[in-house]
Amino acid sequence: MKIGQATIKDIARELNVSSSTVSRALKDYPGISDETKRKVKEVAEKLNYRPNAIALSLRKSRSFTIGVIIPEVVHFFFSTVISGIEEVASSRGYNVILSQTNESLTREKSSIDTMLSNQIDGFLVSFSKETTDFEHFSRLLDHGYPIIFFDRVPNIPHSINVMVDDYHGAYNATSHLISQGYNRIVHLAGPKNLSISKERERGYRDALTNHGIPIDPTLIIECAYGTSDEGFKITEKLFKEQKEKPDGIFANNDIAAAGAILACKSLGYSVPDDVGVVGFSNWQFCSMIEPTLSSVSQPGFKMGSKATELLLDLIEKKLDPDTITEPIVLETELLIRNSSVK
Amino acid sequence: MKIGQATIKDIARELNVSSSTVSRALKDYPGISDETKRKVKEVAEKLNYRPNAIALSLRKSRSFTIGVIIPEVVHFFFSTVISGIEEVASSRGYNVILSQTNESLTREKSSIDTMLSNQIDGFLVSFSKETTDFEHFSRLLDHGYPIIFFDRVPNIPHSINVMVDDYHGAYNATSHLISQGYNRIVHLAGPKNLSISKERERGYRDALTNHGIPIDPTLIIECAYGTSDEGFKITEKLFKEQKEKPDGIFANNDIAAAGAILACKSLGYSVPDDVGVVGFSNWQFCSMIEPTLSSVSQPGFKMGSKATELLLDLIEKKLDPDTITEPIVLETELLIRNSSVK
DNA sequence: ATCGTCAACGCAAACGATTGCAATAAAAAT
DNA sequence: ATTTTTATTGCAATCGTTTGCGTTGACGAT
Repeated sequence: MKIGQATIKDIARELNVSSSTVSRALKDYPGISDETKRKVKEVAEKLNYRPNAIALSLRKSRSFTIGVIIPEVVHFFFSTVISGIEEVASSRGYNVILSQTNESLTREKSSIDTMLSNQIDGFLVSFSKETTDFEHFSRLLDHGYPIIFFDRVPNIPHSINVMVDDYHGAYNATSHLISQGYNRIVHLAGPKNLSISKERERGYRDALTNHGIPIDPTLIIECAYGTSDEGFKITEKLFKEQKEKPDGIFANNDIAAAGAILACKSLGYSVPDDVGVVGFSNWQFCSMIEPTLSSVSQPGFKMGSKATELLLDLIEKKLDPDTITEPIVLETELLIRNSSVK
Repeated sequence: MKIGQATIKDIARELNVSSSTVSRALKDYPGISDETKRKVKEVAEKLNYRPNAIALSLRKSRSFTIGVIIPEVVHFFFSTVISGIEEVASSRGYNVILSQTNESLTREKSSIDTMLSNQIDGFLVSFSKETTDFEHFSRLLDHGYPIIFFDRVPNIPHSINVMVDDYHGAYNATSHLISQGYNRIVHLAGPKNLSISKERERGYRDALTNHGIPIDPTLIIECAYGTSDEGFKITEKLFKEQKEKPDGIFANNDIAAAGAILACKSLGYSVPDDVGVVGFSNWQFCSMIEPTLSSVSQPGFKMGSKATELLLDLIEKKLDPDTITEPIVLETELLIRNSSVK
């Protein structure tokens, strides 16, 4: 049944020594004879001894495990972030325990609770779309509990935030459309309570303004779900209603952008000849669709690895949280493909 | 510093009772007066008491955590499976700890080791492309350690396997192409050491044979990496070399299929008029590319949830492993889109 | 007054590993 | 020969919780 994992006691019994001796021998403490060390290690090998991490955690109040709270796993950007997290964590000897909230605040809170009782060493979180009150986080922060927020970050005291430069990403994307000669540009925006959505919209607005193009509020529409269908329907409706046809679309995300392209085609508009389109996130499919979709690439892997490095430094006290007052901002890159070049 | 998580002892001290009493009161054991129970619960609430899962694990030799070993996270199918796993696990009170092997056998083994020392209650594994020897798994199985394999499953004694019906998925896809009038059909195959690749190829072969079409080995080519680029290059090369042009492509995966479509277009062939294409996995982008890509949909979420249910039943002894001798096979569904309909 | 019964609770060991503080014996110094 | 030093090891507490068993005192019955 039980895989009979050998314990320190088994080794001790086999050699007629105490468990303290075994423990010390295994870690090459001074004050243990070489002879004993040799024998202990030999038996440990023979019994295929593996230290019981649970017992260690209890003793040290450290679990060497970090908790990741993420809205959804089936998502190109988030899964890429996870990949970065996993990479750094495992190379530094930490486990990753994962919980997806499915954008539900209730699950977010309960995940935090169970992780806390599992003595997680720290959190990496990107909160849900439902989360508007951050008390459940600030309570932890106030106690000095290590948390790093990434991508979707809150504006609360002491939080350490890792984010991408959504503003400039959006600004560049919009400017690019303008420079290509599009000037009646739609913005398919994201959920209003996420700061990333706001930043992207701000980038869009500033780009227009700085290029002398007036902002038309009827061209800014919220795509709350960010699905292809939603993008399709909103675009279709918009193009039918507007007297003066738009000729550009800057979407908050690639999926909505893809939906928008389909809508344009179905309405008989050519992309990029009649309408230029740029998305956000650079999903894998961007280079596979027709026309290939220009997009703002977010450094997902980098974000995951950077956030994890910060968290582990925090946990291991190599980093004083108070020294970080500004968010860590990672650069985006505008990848120009066919959808936005006349 | 420490988030001062209250322990049972804190409650005990506050009420001048022993920790045993507190423990029992909290779990409504008989032999504790209602008065005491009330007070204990009150104080527990006040101190925001959360049982220490680590201590519990140590005591019970159970961690209520399952380990997931997966080749990569940034993958539509696998991330969908994870989603299913997470769903069931969390609803049944288990944590999920995740490790991606990046297709490396070494990492696969070391992940298993660290998870073992973390007293994981059981494993959910889809092994790496490098894994050809399964001794590190069978050793665990022999000890009765709960493991469920999914998607990429081994052929070893006592293993419980959850897989999709790759054979029929491939068979149907190929038959569909044939019925559409394509008859010189290429197969972009997967890595040869994975049984899923073999099954898909077998489905392809049988479909041809049963429809009276001879099998041409030069039309079966391994796409070991499954990238879009690889699919593009292999297809380009193939079409240039073959005297008698192929008119159909059944790809082992969608990404390669997408690459193949691009290659066809660049060579001046129309999809679906000149060449019909069907992929595998039904990635999100299938309905966003031009033409929309027909694909065999695998029930990823279902696979994750089913595998997890089995594992937890195994762990909780609601299920005797010996009663399961056949693999659990989940049905696929052929989604016909524009890439394969003339 | 004595005994048994029962409700209500505490003691202490256990899970596996670590670690400060002895303890022991042998070797060295006096 | 006696004391001091040094090398090597063991004891026991600790982390937080559970649980078998023992203890305590009140109460009714005799």
